[in-house]
Amino acid sequence: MEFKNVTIQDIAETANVSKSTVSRVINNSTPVAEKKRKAVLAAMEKLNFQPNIFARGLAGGQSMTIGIVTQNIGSPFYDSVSQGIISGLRDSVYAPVFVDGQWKSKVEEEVIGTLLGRHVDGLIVVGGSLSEEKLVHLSQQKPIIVVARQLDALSDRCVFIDNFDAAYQATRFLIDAGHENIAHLTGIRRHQDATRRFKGYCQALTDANLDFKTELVIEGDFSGQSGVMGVESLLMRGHSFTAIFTANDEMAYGARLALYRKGIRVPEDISIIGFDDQPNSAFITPPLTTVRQPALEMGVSAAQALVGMLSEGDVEIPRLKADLVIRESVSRRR
Amino acid sequence: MEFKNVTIQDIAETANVSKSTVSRVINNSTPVAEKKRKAVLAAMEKLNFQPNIFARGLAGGQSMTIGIVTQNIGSPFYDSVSQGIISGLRDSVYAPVFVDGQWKSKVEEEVIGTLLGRHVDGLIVVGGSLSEEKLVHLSQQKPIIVVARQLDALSDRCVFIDNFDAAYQATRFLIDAGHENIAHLTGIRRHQDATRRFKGYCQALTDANLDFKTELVIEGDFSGQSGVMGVESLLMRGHSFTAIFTANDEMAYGARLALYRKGIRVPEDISIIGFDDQPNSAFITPPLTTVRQPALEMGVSAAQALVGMLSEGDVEIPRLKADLVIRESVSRRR
DNA sequence: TTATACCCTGAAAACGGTTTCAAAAAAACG
DNA sequence: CGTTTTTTTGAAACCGTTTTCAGGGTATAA
Repeated sequence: MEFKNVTIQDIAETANVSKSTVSRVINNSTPVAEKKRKAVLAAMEKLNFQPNIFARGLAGGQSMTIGIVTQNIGSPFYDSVSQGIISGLRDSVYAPVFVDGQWKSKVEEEVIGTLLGRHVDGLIVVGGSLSEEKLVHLSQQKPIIVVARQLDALSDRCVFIDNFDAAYQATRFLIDAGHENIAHLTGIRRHQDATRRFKGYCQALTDANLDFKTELVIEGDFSGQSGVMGVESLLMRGHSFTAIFTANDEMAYGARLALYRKGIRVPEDISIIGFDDQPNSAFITPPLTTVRQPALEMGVSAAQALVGMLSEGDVEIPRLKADLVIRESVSRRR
Repeated sequence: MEFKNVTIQDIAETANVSKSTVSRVINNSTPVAEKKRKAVLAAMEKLNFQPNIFARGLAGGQSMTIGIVTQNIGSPFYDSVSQGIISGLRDSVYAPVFVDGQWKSKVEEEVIGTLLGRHVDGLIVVGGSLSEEKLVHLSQQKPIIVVARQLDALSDRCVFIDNFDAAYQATRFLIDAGHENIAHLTGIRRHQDATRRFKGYCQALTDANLDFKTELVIEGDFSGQSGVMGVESLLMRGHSFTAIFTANDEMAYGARLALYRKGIRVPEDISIIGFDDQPNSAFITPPLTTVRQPALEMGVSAAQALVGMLSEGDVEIPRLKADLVIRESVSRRR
């Protein structure tokens, strides 16, 4: 925990070599005679040398820092991704600097500016609404990984799951259980995830030869409150339905609550399926059937991929997938 | 978003002064003739100057960086605190670097080391299990703020709520509602928060002349699962109780689920009160009565306090308090 | 008018590394 | 053994600031 000011010069002196040589063994940039190498290493060990990061940055241009752009939404999903990034970076030489884009492209641009001003070695952008074009431009000046977004032009830099397919599976699961009138509570429309999930829902309906009914889809905003309101307005309109697919788990909670208020049972009367599988979903009543997004893993992979780009230059982004976790909020309808 | 390499030297040339003068107007360290000052400012504006942070750090010793030690628990409470810190730092000149202590004092010590190695200007420690002694020692070499922990020796550097009192209020609320056999599901025992909440519970019982019954307190670990198991073991033992106070909301969810499984109604048969008021708590069924911890505000205050210490040197930590939020999981018992 | 302060200002020296360059040492070759 | 090539090495320059130090002006005092 202590930190003294041992410099490369001190090492050089105790090891009886020049500063240059010390630098060389530190960076492995040029071969050094084994004997001197050992001496330097020993000296570093003995004096507990820690290179000064500023000097390094100034001279070499490396900050050993990675910038993370998150969105302050405070949603469990994004929080988990951040946690994943932190832990994925834990035993690399890089430290993460976090800034917040607030889901506003202007703010996002600004905070990326401060990150760039800090000479971060790489960037991880989690979600956000920055235009694809700008992201591409950015990727040309800095190594970058984008999480929870799917960009055509940058597809090999994105860590994401197939939202369309995941929503398709979820809806399909409802259909297979015998449901024919399935409502959908969407997320914020300008959210890529939300529209992809919506499309997956539509496709599943179509493929099963079920009518798509406009009146059964309600636009929400990913919040629990919007789940409540969605169900209330569904009920008010009087259209019949036996199942609800919500764009995320929080909305599912809201939906469940609205139903509870009306004395409608879940899943006996109406089934619910969510999206995300946040930790609480296993503990609500009834435990929620939902689509699991591997949030933590996404963060970890993003971090590892970026570190890979930075060291070897090549990226290997594992293909992560969402999967259905079946609990008790969906009932079979005969 | 762009970032070009304009140096202080460029400014000096376009403004027809020396580097030193430029530095002086940037830092306001020494008076500069108004005319030159203007010229420098104009040049900086024109060339869009951004000081190189490494050079600054090397020469002046300031990194414009604040180190944040979190614990990877991934709990909504700690996540919110982090969010608060990020947003509290947003329009300061400081950027936050996050590291993870994993609730292990050894790891914590280590990551604080890397933070120190990065010459952070200040430190915010959120929770954690580092000994008070070490924290004190640390506070002597760097400005520090501790969040969600209460340290006697560092009381003016801590942002926390009174857990004892909050738990007392919660228990008291149950008592006032007519409950006499109140179970308590504790958090991890070595957690300061958990033991303080437990003591608050005991005191409320004592003050109301109710017997404290060992068999009604079960040790948990803040997880939903431990809430489930706590209630199961309570039920199995066959001791009667009509209310449960859990050390956090997640355990309350678990407790509620276990009750649901047995067909026991909440709040008609058994009342539940939680702790934290995480966002979901308003949407579970029934909406949870709980103690609200102002997590976000705690983060924001911590950030602002630290920035204050760094600039003016004085700290003003607002006294935050928890308050009961009454929803529907507690019923009156006659 | 000259001496004494005082205020501004520029030159130069840190800060602690990396990197270039050329010299020295070692190895390879004829 | 002399020459050429290759490998190691140290000196010095450089990265972009801040800060010290001393010199130059200007204003005040004698």
